[in-house]
Amino acid sequence: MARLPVYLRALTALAERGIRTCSSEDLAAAAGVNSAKLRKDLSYLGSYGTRGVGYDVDYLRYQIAREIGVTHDWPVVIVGIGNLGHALANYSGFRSRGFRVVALLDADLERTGELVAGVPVRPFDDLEAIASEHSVAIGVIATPAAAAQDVADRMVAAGVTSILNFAPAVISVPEGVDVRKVDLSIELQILAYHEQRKAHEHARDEHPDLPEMPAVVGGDQ
Amino acid sequence: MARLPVYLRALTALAERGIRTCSSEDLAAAAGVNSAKLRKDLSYLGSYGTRGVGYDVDYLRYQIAREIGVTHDWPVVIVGIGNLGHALANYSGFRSRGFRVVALLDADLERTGELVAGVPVRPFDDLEAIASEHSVAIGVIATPAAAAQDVADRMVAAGVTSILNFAPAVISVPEGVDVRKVDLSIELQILAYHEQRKAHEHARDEHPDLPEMPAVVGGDQ
DNA sequence: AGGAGTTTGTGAACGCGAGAACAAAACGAG
DNA sequence: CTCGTTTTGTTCTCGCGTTCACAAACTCCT
Ligand SMILES: NC(=O)c1ccc[n+]([C@@H]2O[C@H](COP(=O)([O-])OP(=O)(O)OC[C@H]3O[C@@H](n4cnc5c(N)ncnc54)[C@H](O)[C@@H]3O)[C@@H](O)[C@H]2O)c1
Ligand SMILES: NC(=O)c1ccc[n+]([C@@H]2O[C@H](COP(=O)([O-])OP(=O)(O)OC[C@H]3O[C@@H](n4cnc5c(N)ncnc54)[C@H](O)[C@@H]3O)[C@@H](O)[C@H]2O)c1
Repeated sequence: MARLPVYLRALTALAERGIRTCSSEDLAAAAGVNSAKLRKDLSYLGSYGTRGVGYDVDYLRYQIAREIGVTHDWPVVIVGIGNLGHALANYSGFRSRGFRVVALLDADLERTGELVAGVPVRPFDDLEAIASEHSVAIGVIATPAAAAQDVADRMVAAGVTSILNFAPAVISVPEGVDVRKVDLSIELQILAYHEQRKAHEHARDEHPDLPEMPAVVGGDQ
Repeated sequence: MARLPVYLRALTALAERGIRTCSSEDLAAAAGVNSAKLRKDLSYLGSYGTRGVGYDVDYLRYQIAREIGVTHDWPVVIVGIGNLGHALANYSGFRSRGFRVVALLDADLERTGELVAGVPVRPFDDLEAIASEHSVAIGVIATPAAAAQDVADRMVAAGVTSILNFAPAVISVPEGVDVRKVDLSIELQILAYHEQRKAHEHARDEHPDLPEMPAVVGGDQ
């Protein structure tokens, strides 16, 4: 389930506030979901709650971490150390949430040797050696879109079976390899869409006799 | 629909390859979705296709852009010019997809005046003046989690009605304000989850008599 | 010990989106 | 003009995820 990490973060926040036990209502509020949904999600992992009492925060935290698989660190490689790659390499949140950046790779040899957050940038061709040495299963693509498919192919060939792709390109991979795509432009465009609909709503509130969909400008051609 | 930006990007890619017209099958393949779903999504916008022929790429591109609301540029402010804020400010993809960064804000006055991608960093307290001057409706939060709620409150007070939040914190906003959250750690954790399940699958393939869920270590307490 | 009050775990209804299948429409050939 | 081909727009069904509602179970107080 994609919601488990959200629960884990909410539990960590509760633990940091010294809270030792919590009800499904509390946790659901902290995670921003319905309490019935949360209970059903948790019951899928097993019966870790106590009726009439609630959940033990630390115990549940460990169980969810175990289910997700972040009780030990996962080695990660980042490919493409440009603007975004630098930010990712400097991000401390990965380390504290179960991930360890074992290598930074870039095709631009001028970047080789540069230290980012204490990790040296290495040539992209070192990928295979690094991946097999550290048993890397997770790779991050932060290269331009044009290079994304090539990088993904090389990663898969080197034994990577999970890819986080920041490039705005659809990449295809063999069966058994997971890809997740993060596309910041699309997030903004979705906001713009809702923003525009708010503006329309507003216009119609003030001029209720306007049609909902105005005539298309720039018609057929 | 959250898929419209994906279609728009696929159409742009087709247009750049000189393709003037395409069928729903073609476009669906480029966008990585089912063709029936794509046709249903497009029919929700109106009847912009021609039976027996397909869709005119440029015409459909304009219609989708109009529906999303990116036929004109949206002004955007970015708050928190640290690692991530720098990367976002330098990202050219925003500009080319309908967004214009009108201001970079940071509470750290030592950053004031620094130029990032030609835009100067300004004090966070300039938010209200900038927002009203440029009619900013969209704000990006790239501050630490502890500051996210405060920044969001100030943004809302300044008239921002859509927020893209990169901080790992649940922020609450009044009715009518949209928030989208991008959480990179959660993306990685979801990959780790699948990765772990692959490892389990594999272990069970080799030792089919192991139970599916091993006994819980660290039992009750 | 027993009852009152809480809170979990789950069975059942509901709603919604996805996909298959088909009818309507446009185009071209003869 | 008519028929066959292609492709859209739409209807229908199926399955899944969400949510409600309630019984089981645990604690605490008397
Ligand atoms: N910067 C952002 O905030 C941002 C936001 C959203 C999406 N993106 C996407 O992330 C990707 C990277 O963005 P960026 O701003 O860091 O770009 P960038 O140009 O600053 O960095 C790209 C890096 O990738 C390296 N590279 C190029 N081809 C390579 C290859 N074949 N193998 C290995 N490395 C290679 C380049 O040498 C460069 O260092 C782009 O696809 C961009 O669209 C960036
Ligand atoms: N760096 C990454 O790749 C990355 C990845 C995922 C998530 N994030 C999240 O994005 C956020 C920023 O990350 P970062 O690495 O850029 O951190 P950072 O510490 O480098 O930058 C944070 C910036 O915010 C400014 N700031 C702090 N409080 C502020 C306030 N009240 N108002 C305005 N500005 C304020 C600071 O001066 C600093 O410049 C964090 O919440 C982090 O968890 C970062």
